[in-house]
Amino acid sequence: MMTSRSVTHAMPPPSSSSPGPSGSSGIDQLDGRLIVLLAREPRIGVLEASRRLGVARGTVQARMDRLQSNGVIRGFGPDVDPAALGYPVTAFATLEIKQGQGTEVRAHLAGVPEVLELHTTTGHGDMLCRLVARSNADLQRVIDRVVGFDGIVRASTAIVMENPVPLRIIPLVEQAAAWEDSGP
Amino acid sequence: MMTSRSVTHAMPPPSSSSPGPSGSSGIDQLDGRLIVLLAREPRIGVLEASRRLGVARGTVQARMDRLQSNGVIRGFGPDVDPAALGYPVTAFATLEIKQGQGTEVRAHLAGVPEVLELHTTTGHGDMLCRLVARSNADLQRVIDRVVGFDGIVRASTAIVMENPVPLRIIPLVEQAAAWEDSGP
DNA sequence: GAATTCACTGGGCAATCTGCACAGTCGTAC
DNA sequence: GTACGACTGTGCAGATTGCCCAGTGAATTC
Repeated sequence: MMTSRSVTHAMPPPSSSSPGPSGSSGIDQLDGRLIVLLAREPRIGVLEASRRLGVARGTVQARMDRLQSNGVIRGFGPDVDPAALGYPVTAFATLEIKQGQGTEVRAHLAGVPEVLELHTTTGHGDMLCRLVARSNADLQRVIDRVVGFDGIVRASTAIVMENPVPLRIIPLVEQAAAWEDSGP
Repeated sequence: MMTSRSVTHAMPPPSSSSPGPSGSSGIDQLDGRLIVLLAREPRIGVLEASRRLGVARGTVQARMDRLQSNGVIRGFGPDVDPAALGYPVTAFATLEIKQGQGTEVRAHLAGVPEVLELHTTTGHGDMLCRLVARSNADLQRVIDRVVGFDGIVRASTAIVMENPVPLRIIPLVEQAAAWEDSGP
Protein backbone atom coordinates (compact mmCIF):
# COMPACT_ATOMS: atom_id res chain seq x y z
CA MET A 1 0.00 0.00 0.00
CA MET A 2 1.01 3.56 0.22
CA THR A 3 0.74 5.11 3.60
CA SER A 4 2.71 7.99 4.93
CA ARG A 5 6.40 7.67 4.93
CA SER A 6 8.92 8.58 7.56
CA VAL A 7 12.22 9.31 5.99
CA THR A 8 14.96 7.46 7.72
CA HIS A 9 17.85 7.96 5.40
CA ALA A 10 18.65 11.52 4.54
CA MET A 11 16.75 14.44 3.22
CA PRO A 12 17.81 16.02 -0.02
CA PRO A 13 20.34 18.48 -1.27
CA PRO A 14 21.25 19.05 -4.89
CA SER A 15 24.00 17.31 -6.72
CA SER A 16 25.21 20.59 -8.13
CA SER A 17 26.56 23.19 -5.78
CA SER A 18 25.71 23.06 -2.11
CA PRO A 19 23.29 20.63 -0.52
CA GLY A 20 19.73 21.83 -0.07
CA PRO A 21 18.14 24.94 -1.37
CA SER A 22 20.31 27.76 -0.19
CA GLY A 23 17.60 30.35 -0.50
CA SER A 24 14.79 30.46 1.97
CA SER A 25 11.80 30.07 -0.24
CA GLY A 26 12.65 27.78 -3.05
CA ILE A 27 13.72 24.66 -4.68
CA ASP A 28 17.06 23.74 -6.09
CA GLN A 29 17.91 22.31 -9.46
CA LEU A 30 17.38 18.73 -8.43
CA ASP A 31 13.96 19.59 -7.05
CA GLY A 32 13.20 21.39 -10.25
CA ARG A 33 14.24 18.51 -12.41
CA LEU A 34 12.24 16.14 -10.27
CA ILE A 35 9.08 18.22 -10.53
CA VAL A 36 9.45 18.67 -14.26
CA LEU A 37 10.02 14.97 -14.65
CA LEU A 38 6.95 14.18 -12.60
CA ALA A 39 4.95 16.71 -14.58
CA ARG A 40 5.92 15.15 -17.86
CA GLU A 41 5.57 11.54 -16.80
CA PRO A 42 3.43 11.41 -13.71
CA ARG A 43 3.23 7.67 -13.55
CA ILE A 44 6.89 6.93 -13.10
CA GLY A 45 7.82 5.65 -9.68
CA VAL A 46 10.55 6.63 -7.31
CA LEU A 47 12.92 4.06 -8.70
CA GLU A 48 12.51 5.08 -12.29
CA ALA A 49 12.79 8.73 -11.35
CA SER A 50 16.05 8.11 -9.57
CA ARG A 51 17.40 6.43 -12.68
CA ARG A 52 16.36 9.31 -14.90
CA LEU A 53 17.80 11.90 -12.59
CA GLY A 54 20.97 9.98 -11.96
CA VAL A 55 20.70 9.99 -8.20
CA ALA A 56 20.05 7.38 -5.54
CA ARG A 57 16.55 6.17 -4.92
CA GLY A 58 16.65 7.32 -1.33
CA THR A 59 17.43 10.81 -2.49
CA VAL A 60 14.39 10.95 -4.68
CA GLN A 61 12.20 9.61 -1.91
CA ALA A 62 13.57 12.19 0.48
CA ARG A 63 13.09 14.99 -2.03
CA MET A 64 9.54 14.04 -2.73
CA ASP A 65 8.78 13.77 0.95
CA ARG A 66 10.17 17.20 1.53
CA LEU A 67 8.48 18.80 -1.41
CA GLN A 68 5.19 17.47 -0.19
CA SER A 69 5.63 18.48 3.41
CA ASN A 70 6.88 21.84 2.18
CA GLY A 71 3.64 22.25 0.35
CA VAL A 72 5.42 22.78 -2.93
CA ILE A 73 3.70 19.68 -4.23
CA ARG A 74 0.15 19.62 -2.96
CA GLY A 75 -0.62 16.24 -4.37
CA PHE A 76 -1.05 14.21 -7.48
CA GLY A 77 -4.72 14.53 -8.11
CA PRO A 78 -6.10 13.46 -11.46
CA ASP A 79 -6.15 16.24 -13.99
CA VAL A 80 -9.75 16.17 -15.15
CA ASP A 81 -10.85 17.86 -18.34
CA PRO A 82 -14.26 19.50 -17.89
CA ALA A 83 -14.82 19.41 -21.63
CA ALA A 84 -14.54 15.64 -21.66
CA LEU A 85 -17.01 15.54 -18.81
CA GLY A 86 -19.55 17.30 -20.95
CA TYR A 87 -18.77 20.88 -20.00
CA PRO A 88 -16.99 22.33 -23.01
CA VAL A 89 -17.81 25.97 -22.32
CA THR A 90 -15.61 27.96 -19.98
CA ALA A 91 -16.17 31.51 -18.87
CA PHE A 92 -14.83 34.00 -16.40
CA ALA A 93 -17.25 36.13 -14.45
CA THR A 94 -16.38 39.28 -12.61
CA LEU A 95 -18.80 39.85 -9.78
CA GLU A 96 -19.57 43.03 -7.98
CA ILE A 97 -20.92 42.37 -4.55
CA LYS A 98 -22.77 44.33 -1.97
CA GLN A 99 -20.67 45.55 0.94
CA GLY A 100 -20.51 43.11 3.80
CA GLN A 101 -22.00 40.25 1.84
CA GLY A 102 -18.73 38.56 1.09
CA THR A 103 -19.17 35.57 3.32
CA GLU A 104 -22.64 34.76 2.09
CA VAL A 105 -21.67 35.13 -1.53
CA ARG A 106 -18.72 32.81 -1.11
CA ALA A 107 -20.84 30.15 0.46
CA HIS A 108 -23.37 30.50 -2.31
CA LEU A 109 -20.78 30.20 -5.04
CA ALA A 110 -19.06 27.30 -3.34
CA GLY A 111 -22.36 25.49 -3.63
CA VAL A 112 -22.47 25.75 -7.39
CA PRO A 113 -20.64 22.83 -9.02
CA GLU A 114 -19.99 24.78 -12.19
CA VAL A 115 -17.94 27.31 -10.26
CA LEU A 116 -14.49 25.80 -10.57
CA GLU A 117 -12.65 28.48 -8.68
CA LEU A 118 -13.27 31.76 -7.01
CA HIS A 119 -10.98 34.63 -6.12
CA THR A 120 -11.52 37.89 -4.38
CA THR A 121 -9.59 40.62 -6.08
CA THR A 122 -8.59 44.20 -5.85
CA GLY A 123 -10.17 46.61 -8.24
CA HIS A 124 -13.71 47.01 -7.08
CA GLY A 125 -13.80 44.77 -4.05
CA ASP A 126 -14.93 42.25 -6.59
CA MET A 127 -14.68 38.58 -7.19
CA LEU A 128 -13.56 36.65 -10.19
CA CYS A 129 -14.76 33.15 -10.84
CA ARG A 130 -14.24 30.50 -13.44
CA LEU A 131 -17.33 28.79 -14.72
CA VAL A 132 -18.04 25.89 -17.01
CA ALA A 133 -21.24 24.90 -18.75
CA ARG A 134 -22.62 22.29 -21.10
CA SER A 135 -23.28 24.82 -23.84
CA ASN A 136 -23.68 28.51 -24.37
CA ALA A 137 -27.33 28.12 -23.58
CA ASP A 138 -26.47 26.22 -20.45
CA LEU A 139 -24.07 28.97 -19.50
CA GLN A 140 -27.04 31.25 -19.18
CA ARG A 141 -28.52 28.87 -16.64
CA VAL A 142 -25.26 28.76 -14.72
CA ILE A 143 -24.90 32.51 -14.71
CA ASP A 144 -28.47 32.94 -13.61
CA ARG A 145 -27.79 30.62 -10.75
CA VAL A 146 -24.57 32.38 -9.86
CA VAL A 147 -25.99 35.87 -9.88
CA GLY A 148 -29.37 34.84 -8.57
CA PHE A 149 -28.35 35.66 -5.08
CA ASP A 150 -28.96 38.73 -3.08
CA GLY A 151 -25.61 40.30 -2.44
CA ILE A 152 -24.37 40.16 -5.98
CA VAL A 153 -24.96 43.49 -7.56
CA ARG A 154 -23.96 42.65 -11.05
CA ALA A 155 -21.75 40.40 -13.11
CA SER A 156 -19.86 40.69 -16.33
CA THR A 157 -18.95 37.53 -18.12
CA ALA A 158 -16.27 36.75 -20.65
CA ILE A 159 -16.62 33.50 -22.54
CA VAL A 160 -13.42 31.67 -23.32
CA MET A 161 -12.88 30.97 -26.97
CA GLU A 162 -9.41 29.57 -27.06
CA ASN A 163 -6.87 28.54 -24.51
CA PRO A 164 -3.49 29.21 -26.08
CA VAL A 165 -1.70 28.51 -22.81
CA PRO A 166 -3.35 25.86 -20.65
CA LEU A 167 -2.59 26.02 -16.96
CA ARG A 168 1.07 25.22 -16.68
CA ILE A 169 3.73 25.20 -14.05
CA ILE A 170 6.86 23.85 -15.69
CA PRO A 171 8.32 27.15 -16.90
CA LEU A 172 7.84 28.62 -13.46
CA VAL A 173 9.44 25.64 -11.77
CA GLU A 174 12.41 25.89 -14.06
CA GLN A 175 12.78 29.56 -13.33
CA ALA A 176 12.42 29.02 -9.61
CA ALA A 177 15.08 26.32 -9.67
CA ALA A 178 17.44 28.48 -11.68
CA TRP A 179 16.82 31.48 -9.48
CA GLU A 180 17.47 29.45 -6.39
CA ASP A 181 20.68 28.24 -7.85
CA SER A 182 22.04 31.63 -8.73
CA GLY A 183 20.80 33.38 -5.63
CA PRO A 184 18.23 36.11 -5.09
CA MET B 1 7.52 0.21 -14.37
CA MET B 2 4.51 1.77 -15.78
CA THR B 3 4.32 1.75 -19.50
CA SER B 4 1.20 1.84 -21.57
CA ARG B 5 -1.35 -0.80 -20.93
CA SER B 6 -3.37 -2.79 -23.38
CA VAL B 7 -6.55 -3.83 -21.71
CA THR B 8 -7.17 -7.45 -22.30
CA HIS B 9 -10.01 -8.12 -19.94
CA ALA B 10 -12.96 -5.85 -20.38
CA MET B 11 -13.53 -2.17 -20.50
CA PRO B 12 -15.91 -0.64 -18.00
CA PRO B 13 -19.58 -0.30 -17.33
CA PRO B 14 -21.17 0.72 -14.06
CA SER B 15 -22.32 -1.64 -11.43
CA SER B 16 -25.50 0.31 -10.98
CA SER B 17 -27.96 0.37 -13.82
CA SER B 18 -26.75 -0.48 -17.29
CA PRO B 19 -23.15 -1.15 -18.19
CA GLY B 20 -21.19 1.76 -19.53
CA PRO B 21 -22.18 5.38 -19.61
CA SER B 22 -25.51 5.46 -21.36
CA GLY B 23 -25.17 9.07 -22.36
CA SER B 24 -22.79 10.08 -25.09
CA SER B 25 -20.56 12.52 -23.33
CA GLY B 26 -20.18 11.43 -19.79
CA ILE B 27 -19.15 9.27 -16.99
CA ASP B 28 -21.24 6.99 -14.90
CA GLN B 29 -21.42 6.66 -11.17
CA LEU B 30 -18.54 4.24 -10.90
CA ASP B 31 -16.35 6.54 -12.96
CA GLY B 32 -17.39 9.39 -10.75
CA ARG B 33 -16.59 7.55 -7.59
CA LEU B 34 -13.24 6.53 -9.02
CA ILE B 35 -12.29 10.06 -9.95
CA VAL B 36 -13.38 11.45 -6.62
CA LEU B 37 -11.43 8.74 -4.86
CA LEU B 38 -8.35 9.49 -6.90
CA ALA B 39 -8.80 13.19 -6.25
CA ARG B 40 -8.97 12.68 -2.53
CA GLU B 41 -6.20 10.12 -2.26
CA PRO B 42 -4.08 10.35 -5.37
CA ARG B 43 -1.46 7.93 -4.22
CA ILE B 44 -3.63 4.88 -3.88
CA GLY B 45 -2.99 2.20 -6.45
CA VAL B 46 -5.33 0.21 -8.60
CA LEU B 47 -5.60 -2.58 -6.07
CA GLU B 48 -6.48 -0.33 -3.19
CA ALA B 49 -8.95 1.60 -5.31
CA SER B 50 -10.71 -1.60 -6.28
CA ARG B 51 -11.04 -2.50 -2.62
CA ARG B 52 -12.48 0.89 -1.75
CA LEU B 53 -14.92 0.86 -4.60
CA GLY B 54 -15.92 -2.73 -4.06
CA VAL B 55 -15.21 -3.88 -7.59
CA ALA B 56 -12.65 -6.14 -9.20
CA ARG B 57 -9.19 -4.88 -9.84
CA GLY B 58 -9.51 -5.42 -13.55
CA THR B 59 -12.55 -3.20 -13.60
CA VAL B 60 -10.67 -0.34 -12.04
CA GLN B 61 -7.80 -0.78 -14.45
CA ALA B 62 -10.18 -0.80 -17.37
CA ARG B 63 -12.01 2.27 -16.11
CA MET B 64 -8.83 4.19 -15.63
CA ASP B 65 -7.61 3.20 -19.05
CA ARG B 66 -10.80 4.38 -20.60
CA LEU B 67 -10.98 7.60 -18.67
CA GLN B 68 -7.49 8.41 -19.78
CA SER B 69 -7.98 7.52 -23.42
CA ASN B 70 -11.27 9.40 -23.28
CA GLY B 71 -9.35 12.42 -22.20
CA VAL B 72 -11.48 12.79 -19.09
CA ILE B 73 -8.36 12.28 -17.04
CA ARG B 74 -5.50 14.09 -18.69
CA GLY B 75 -2.91 12.82 -16.30
CA PHE B 76 -1.69 12.83 -12.76
CA GLY B 77 0.77 15.65 -12.81
CA PRO B 78 2.03 17.01 -9.52
CA ASP B 79 -0.09 19.81 -8.18
CA VAL B 80 2.49 22.52 -7.56
CA ASP B 81 1.76 25.49 -5.36
CA PRO B 82 3.30 28.65 -6.84
CA ALA B 83 3.26 30.28 -3.41
CA ALA B 84 5.49 27.57 -2.00
CA LEU B 85 7.79 28.10 -4.94
CA GLY B 86 8.26 31.69 -3.94
CA TYR B 87 5.48 33.26 -5.99
CA PRO B 88 2.78 34.15 -3.49
CA VAL B 89 1.15 36.88 -5.53
CA THR B 90 -1.45 35.96 -8.11
CA ALA B 91 -3.19 38.31 -10.49
CA PHE B 92 -5.45 38.24 -13.48
CA ALA B 93 -4.74 40.55 -16.35
CA THR B 94 -7.18 41.47 -19.07
CA LEU B 95 -5.36 42.40 -22.21
CA GLU B 96 -6.58 44.39 -25.14
CA ILE B 97 -4.66 43.58 -28.23
CA LYS B 98 -4.18 45.19 -31.56
CA GLN B 99 -6.12 43.62 -34.40
CA GLY B 100 -4.28 40.86 -36.15
CA GLN B 101 -1.59 40.59 -33.53
CA GLY B 102 -3.07 37.60 -31.79
CA THR B 103 -0.49 35.07 -32.85
CA GLU B 104 2.46 37.22 -31.89
CA VAL B 105 0.99 38.12 -28.55
CA ARG B 106 0.34 34.49 -27.69
CA ALA B 107 3.87 33.54 -28.50
CA HIS B 108 5.14 36.39 -26.41
CA LEU B 109 3.03 35.49 -23.42
CA ALA B 110 3.86 31.82 -23.73
CA GLY B 111 7.46 32.84 -23.27
CA VAL B 112 6.86 34.43 -19.90
CA PRO B 113 7.16 31.86 -17.10
CA GLU B 114 4.96 33.88 -14.78
CA VAL B 115 2.05 33.56 -17.18
CA LEU B 116 0.40 30.43 -15.87
CA GLU B 117 -2.44 30.36 -18.32
CA LEU B 118 -3.88 32.37 -21.13
CA HIS B 119 -7.33 32.51 -22.68
CA THR B 120 -8.81 34.44 -25.51
CA THR B 121 -12.25 35.64 -24.66
CA THR B 122 -15.29 37.31 -26.04
CA GLY B 123 -15.97 40.84 -24.96
CA HIS B 124 -13.42 42.94 -26.72
CA GLY B 125 -11.43 40.38 -28.62
CA ASP B 126 -9.40 40.37 -25.47
CA MET B 127 -7.27 37.96 -23.59
CA LEU B 128 -7.26 36.99 -19.97
CA CYS B 129 -4.19 35.64 -18.30
CA ARG B 130 -3.23 34.44 -14.89
CA LEU B 131 0.01 35.75 -13.52
CA VAL B 132 2.11 35.09 -10.46
CA ALA B 133 4.91 37.11 -8.94
CA ARG B 134 7.32 37.09 -6.01
CA SER B 135 5.78 40.20 -4.48
CA ASN B 136 3.63 43.12 -5.36
CA ALA B 137 6.72 44.93 -6.47
CA ASP B 138 7.73 41.98 -8.56
CA LEU B 139 4.28 41.95 -10.08
CA GLN B 140 5.09 45.28 -11.60
CA ARG B 141 8.08 43.73 -13.30
CA VAL B 142 5.97 40.86 -14.59
CA ILE B 143 3.28 43.15 -15.89
CA ASP B 144 5.83 45.35 -17.55
CA ARG B 145 7.23 42.33 -19.27
CA VAL B 146 3.80 41.12 -20.28
CA VAL B 147 2.61 44.39 -21.70
CA GLY B 148 5.98 45.42 -23.00
CA PHE B 149 5.16 44.06 -26.38
CA ASP B 150 3.93 45.80 -29.40
CA GLY B 151 0.49 44.48 -30.09
CA ILE B 152 -0.83 44.87 -26.61
CA VAL B 153 -2.79 48.07 -26.44
CA ARG B 154 -3.47 48.06 -22.77
CA ALA B 155 -3.95 45.86 -19.74
CA SER B 156 -6.00 45.98 -16.60
CA THR B 157 -4.89 43.90 -13.70
CA ALA B 158 -6.74 42.53 -10.72
CA ILE B 159 -4.64 41.24 -7.86
CA VAL B 160 -5.95 38.23 -6.05
CA MET B 161 -6.43 38.71 -2.34
CA GLU B 162 -8.13 35.55 -1.29
CA ASN B 163 -9.01 32.29 -2.93
CA PRO B 164 -12.20 31.11 -1.25
CA VAL B 165 -12.64 28.32 -3.78
CA PRO B 166 -9.38 26.85 -5.05
CA LEU B 167 -9.53 25.16 -8.43
CA ARG B 168 -11.72 22.14 -7.89
CA ILE B 169 -13.33 19.46 -9.94
CA ILE B 170 -15.03 17.10 -7.51
CA PRO B 171 -18.43 18.81 -7.37
CA LEU B 172 -18.55 18.88 -11.14
CA VAL B 173 -17.58 15.24 -11.41
CA GLU B 174 -20.28 14.30 -8.98
CA GLN B 175 -22.84 16.26 -10.89
CA ALA B 176 -21.71 14.80 -14.19
CA ALA B 177 -21.95 11.29 -12.80
CA ALA B 178 -25.40 11.91 -11.39
CA TRP B 179 -26.59 13.54 -14.59
CA GLU B 180 -25.30 10.67 -16.62
CA ASP B 181 -27.14 8.27 -14.42
CA SER B 182 -30.46 9.99 -14.63
CA GLY B 183 -30.22 10.87 -18.29
CA PRO B 184 -30.17 14.20 -20.11
C1' DG C 1 -36.20 -18.07 -28.21
C1' DA C 2 -31.32 -18.91 -28.93
C1' DA C 3 -26.83 -16.97 -29.96
C1' DT C 4 -23.64 -13.38 -29.33
C1' DT C 5 -21.45 -9.58 -27.18
C1' DC C 6 -20.04 -6.82 -23.49
C1' DA C 7 -18.62 -5.66 -18.92
C1' DC C 8 -17.37 -7.43 -14.74
C1' DT C 9 -15.77 -11.08 -11.18
C1' DG C 10 -12.19 -13.83 -9.17
C1' DG C 11 -8.01 -16.31 -9.30
C1' DG C 12 -3.07 -16.93 -10.58
C1' DC C 13 1.87 -15.90 -11.80
C1' DA C 14 6.24 -13.61 -12.70
C1' DA C 15 8.47 -9.29 -12.41
C1' DT C 16 8.90 -5.05 -10.25
C1' DC C 17 8.64 -1.60 -6.89
C1' DT C 18 8.12 0.20 -2.29
C1' DG C 19 9.21 0.93 2.59
C1' DC C 20 12.65 0.51 5.75
C1' DA C 21 17.33 -0.04 7.32
C1' DC C 22 22.45 0.17 7.54
C1' DA C 23 27.20 1.43 6.44
C1' DG C 24 30.15 4.60 4.13
C1' DT C 25 31.60 9.04 1.75
C1' DC C 26 32.05 14.04 1.28
C1' DG C 27 31.70 18.93 2.17
C1' DT C 28 30.42 22.39 5.41
C1' DA C 29 29.96 24.35 9.99
C1' DC C 30 31.52 24.73 14.68
C1' DG D 1 39.51 18.16 13.95
C1' DT D 2 35.09 16.64 15.17
C1' DA D 3 30.12 16.75 14.13
C1' DC D 4 26.51 16.99 11.26
C1' DG D 5 23.74 16.87 7.21
C1' DA D 6 22.93 14.95 2.72
C1' DC D 7 23.77 11.59 -0.54
C1' DT D 8 25.29 6.78 -2.39
C1' DG D 9 24.67 1.84 -2.67
C1' DT D 10 22.94 -2.36 -1.22
C1' DG D 11 19.69 -5.65 0.92
C1' DC D 12 15.28 -7.74 2.14
C1' DA D 13 10.40 -8.81 2.95
C1' DG D 14 5.97 -7.57 1.52
C1' DA D 15 2.81 -5.52 -1.65
C1' DT D 16 1.51 -4.21 -6.20
C1' DT D 17 1.46 -4.28 -11.15
C1' DG D 18 0.80 -6.15 -15.81
C1' DC D 19 -1.10 -9.83 -18.12
C1' DC D 20 -3.99 -13.83 -18.88
C1' DC D 21 -7.85 -17.07 -18.36
C1' DA D 22 -12.52 -18.98 -17.36
C1' DG D 23 -17.14 -17.92 -15.95
C1' DT D 24 -21.45 -15.19 -15.06
C1' DG D 25 -25.31 -12.05 -15.94
C1' DA D 26 -27.69 -8.71 -18.77
C1' DA D 27 -28.65 -6.57 -23.05
C1' DT D 28 -28.62 -6.70 -28.03
C1' DT D 29 -29.13 -9.27 -32.27
C1' DC D 30 -30.78 -12.73 -35.45
